[in-house]
Amino acid sequence: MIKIEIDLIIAIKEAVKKAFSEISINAVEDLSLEVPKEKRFGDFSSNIAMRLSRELRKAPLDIAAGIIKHIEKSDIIQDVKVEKPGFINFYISNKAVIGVLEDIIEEGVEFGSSSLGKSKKAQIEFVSANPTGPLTVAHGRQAAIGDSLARILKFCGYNVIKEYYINDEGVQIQALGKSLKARFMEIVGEKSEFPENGYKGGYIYEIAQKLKDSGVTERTQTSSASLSDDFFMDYATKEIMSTITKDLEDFGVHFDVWYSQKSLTKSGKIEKALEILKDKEFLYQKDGATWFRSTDFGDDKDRVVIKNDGSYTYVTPDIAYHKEKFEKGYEKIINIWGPDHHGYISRIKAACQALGYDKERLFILIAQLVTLYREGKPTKMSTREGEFVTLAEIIDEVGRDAARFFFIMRRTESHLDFDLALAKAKTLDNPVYYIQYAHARISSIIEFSENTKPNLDNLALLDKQQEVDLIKTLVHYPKIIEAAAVNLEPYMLLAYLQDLAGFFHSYYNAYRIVTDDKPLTEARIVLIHAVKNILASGLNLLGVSAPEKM
RNA sequence: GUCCCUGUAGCUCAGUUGGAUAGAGCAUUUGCCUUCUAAGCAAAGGGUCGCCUGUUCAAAUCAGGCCAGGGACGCCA
Repeated sequence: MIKIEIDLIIAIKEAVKKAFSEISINAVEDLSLEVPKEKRFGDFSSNIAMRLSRELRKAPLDIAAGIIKHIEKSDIIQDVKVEKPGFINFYISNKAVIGVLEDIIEEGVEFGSSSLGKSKKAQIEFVSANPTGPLTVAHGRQAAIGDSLARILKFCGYNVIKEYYINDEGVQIQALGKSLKARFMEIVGEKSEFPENGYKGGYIYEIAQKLKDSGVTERTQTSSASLSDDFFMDYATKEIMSTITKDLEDFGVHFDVWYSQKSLTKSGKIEKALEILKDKEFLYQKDGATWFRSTDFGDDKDRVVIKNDGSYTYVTPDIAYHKEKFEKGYEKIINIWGPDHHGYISRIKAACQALGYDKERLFILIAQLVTLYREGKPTKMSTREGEFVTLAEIIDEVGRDAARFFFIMRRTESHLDFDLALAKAKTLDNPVYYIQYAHARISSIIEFSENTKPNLDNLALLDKQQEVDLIKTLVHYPKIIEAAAVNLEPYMLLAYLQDLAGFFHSYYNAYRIVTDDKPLTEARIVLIHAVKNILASGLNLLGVSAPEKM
């Protein structure tokens, strides 16, 4: 929140106290302002009069009138008015607005950052794709959203850890190992049978070929058939993880922690977690299996944690994993999952509650499906048969910037239509180019005007309507960042940047920045510097580059 | 069958703890380059916010019930 807004809230609170001393403090405690959609309703608006209407048993308009009697015009407040149902609308002075412009220049790319998170620890776990194949488009979306969210939270003062959970054991990994073995035998010309639940993707052949080229059989002087299943499993996992890591690097996504499920199993933490559940009597035996009483916490049915063959189900290690997350003291524990894990949310939340943790600290975001459109037609995808579009292919085809931008473009829980042709287009239709172009255009003007230095003394000259509008848009940047952080929705920032770029392009067409009028030029250069700062700052938070030239 | 998500302009989507005459981009139509990047700008048309009932000063937003689309419902992961 910027200083102007804080000042206004204080002014309102005091005015309310003076006007209606009888009301409870709570009624005005969590007061916040909104930005009216329409300019004529001012720059900030409060609905406090309507909200107090019931308690005071008075008409909102009368309450509003009573409040504004105690709000004085100042350097900041140019005007304050009461509107129809009972809104109190504030009109900010140009002087105050220009003050923010000075802040933006002074703070540079730090403008908009805050201490909202109070240096508390936040963990965000995302992608966490099983190492059984390359990253797909769906993972790409999770990667883009997760990484951007991490950047935004960090900008808001959180101490953020990005984590990738590697599912490196279990039935799927065994199937992977067997698939590789079969392909390897095939290549070296020995008899083999492809497993029923195997991975048919062509990438298995590539790994098999690589294994053959490494001369493994010659080196160890063993026959192919004597190589163990575990050997193939480890080799395949390692190879695929290195591909995944590389794809993520190419996408500009770095993880702080790679957490291996195998290590979790070895640590004994799973047994520990089960023991606690058992002690709290949330476990019971039925049909030779051990069940977790998740229905006690709102789940549809109880869940098996130990199968009758003694092995764990998928959820069991995950319970221990989440227990550890809570133990590490994260203020926010954020998971980004695919839609196939939807039914899984209540299960894991139940487990966290059963262990005695506050489920409000656990945020599970479901990144909805991505449908790729090529030439206006959706592309078919089937992971099972190895027919899918990989993240690497998307990056290759449309570039990192466009890919990241498009993945973030919609609300996380909305289905996303990804139009490949549009993302690739270097035209006005493409929103990522639209924003980057504004940045490049400003850079170009600044270069053109290199003789003119920005000068903060003449900012009062920025009195054209479009200039004031543009600055006011800049003023709201910190509020947008905060909203994106609180709602865990990076797309909110993206939408703002589109607006800002639009205001700039419009301004650019209406007025010349560089003219013979030196003081005016100096002031306008300051303005475009500020716009450039925020475009660069916002794009960076999305993980998209802000080019100087296009 | 149970649960979850979605339903807003021709298309893709916004709509901030409920707020003022429901917005943007694309598409369509019409204008703007001797001047800082036309990869741009200006203007116009386009709506039963899926349907019904309720809650209140106020409902696209909240509650309940329908309708339609998608997804999840394993001792798989």
